[in-house]
Amino acid sequence: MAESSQTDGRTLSERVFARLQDDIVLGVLKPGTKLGETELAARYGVSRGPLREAIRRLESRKLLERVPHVGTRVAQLKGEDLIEIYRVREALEGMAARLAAEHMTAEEVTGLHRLLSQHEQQQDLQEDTAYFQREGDLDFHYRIIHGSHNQTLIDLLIGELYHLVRMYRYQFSTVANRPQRALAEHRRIVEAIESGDGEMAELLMRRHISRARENIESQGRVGGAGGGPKGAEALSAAPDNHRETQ
Amino acid sequence: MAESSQTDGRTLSERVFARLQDDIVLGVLKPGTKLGETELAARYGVSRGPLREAIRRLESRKLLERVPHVGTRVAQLKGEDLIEIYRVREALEGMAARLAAEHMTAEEVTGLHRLLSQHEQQQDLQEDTAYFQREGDLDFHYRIIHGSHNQTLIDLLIGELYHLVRMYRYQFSTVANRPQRALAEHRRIVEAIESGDGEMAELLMRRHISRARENIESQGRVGGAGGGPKGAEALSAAPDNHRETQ
DNA sequence: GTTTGCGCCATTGTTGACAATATGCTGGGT
DNA sequence: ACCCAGCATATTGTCAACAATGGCGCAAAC
Repeated sequence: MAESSQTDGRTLSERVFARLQDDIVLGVLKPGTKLGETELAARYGVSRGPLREAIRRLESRKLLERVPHVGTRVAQLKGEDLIEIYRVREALEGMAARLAAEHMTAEEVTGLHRLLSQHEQQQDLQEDTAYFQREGDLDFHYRIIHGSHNQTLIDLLIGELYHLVRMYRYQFSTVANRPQRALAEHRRIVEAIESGDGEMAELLMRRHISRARENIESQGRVGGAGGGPKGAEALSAAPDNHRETQ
Repeated sequence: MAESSQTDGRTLSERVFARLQDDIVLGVLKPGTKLGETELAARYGVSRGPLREAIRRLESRKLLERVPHVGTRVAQLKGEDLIEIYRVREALEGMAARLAAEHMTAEEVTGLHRLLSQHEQQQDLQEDTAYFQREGDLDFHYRIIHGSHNQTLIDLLIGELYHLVRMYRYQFSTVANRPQRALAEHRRIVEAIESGDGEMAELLMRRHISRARENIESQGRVGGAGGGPKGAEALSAAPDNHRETQ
């Protein structure tokens, strides 16, 4: 499964949008970095027109912050922002779970089961746990969201919110430190969905996300940034290292 | 209270964005209308560059639909879409009410009370009921949302979702046919918030919005779908009062 | 009468140049 | 030593021309 956005759009603006978004989410462009338009245009081999259109779209997604006549910089997520996002996720994904219980097809439920056993195996083998935590967990939530069959809900969560969550995970090398418990919670959610109990599915999903939020809050903020690649230090303690090396 | 977006942005792109959004939401540009870039640029007195940036932003807000190399047209909301939006509102505004109960300041609660009595008077006098229904109700919800003090939640609801709701109301001249009951529900929500009962506030808000959705569903006749884009080329058909205020 | 291929044209996509604004530096003054 | 004014420069905002793509109509063939 491709984790990157598809970079084969039909227009230059779409392609540079996808590539720029990937570079932001994956941390190639570090939070707080000042982005010069001329420089970026040269980097992606386009002119400033399409680039500015892409910037406007990324700005709408809260991945870029812009000040007129001053410049654009990569959004810098604070811990407080992540808490806010998780409160929104609790509400929206709770509703998604409820709707999924009501509208998911048999094939989708079967796929969920397969995904769960796949995750169990990965856990038993202790294989690539980091990757499971990083994208596999999101994959589970992706499926629930799509199972809601509510396009507005899907667009909001996938299009507007999840890129921020992914950016945060890559930035802080955040690996949920409760994989067993999370997997167990996933299982119970699927059971509720399978039995068509929307109310229960919503309740369990809200608890699940609420616990994740509490987990983040208790950790305070800086998780172990040790294993991360260079520049993982860009948390809240670096307000003045915006000047990128040339 | 200004109901229109502020049209005094500092750059051309921002101004044309605000004006274009107003024209879409207020129905000056009718849903399904094909928007030619050259024509629009002439209408707002800008070149195509800033216009295209504005279009990209409106597209992110789901107010415009774009197809590469083909064109842009005003989003045409189907009844089904509105139902979806109300499900999302139920989840998000429920959470907003919960957070408002926990975080609202005394001043904000006082303002809520004032707003409610204001609405009661308008109802007693049967004065401008349509306006109350159209914007006053939204005003109430605006305040609850802001009372959550969750910026992510505020941006999602105000920035992404509410313009669609307003567009729909203006488009179909929808006036909720249950003003007394709605007002009573508003009152109970405020009581819950005032007593700091977040759980109750969320429950009541969800019921409130859920009933509105059921009301829409029962009316069913959210037409528009059957007719399709009859006046698709009607851009030049309504060019009378575009040149408005400065 | 229907269909299918071709070519024109209007519209969108893209570019590079020009204008306007904010930033940072220099220099003088207190 | 610090602060303020004015200028120089780099960056962003805007524009108009050029290139490319898709739609539409016409005509010819079955």
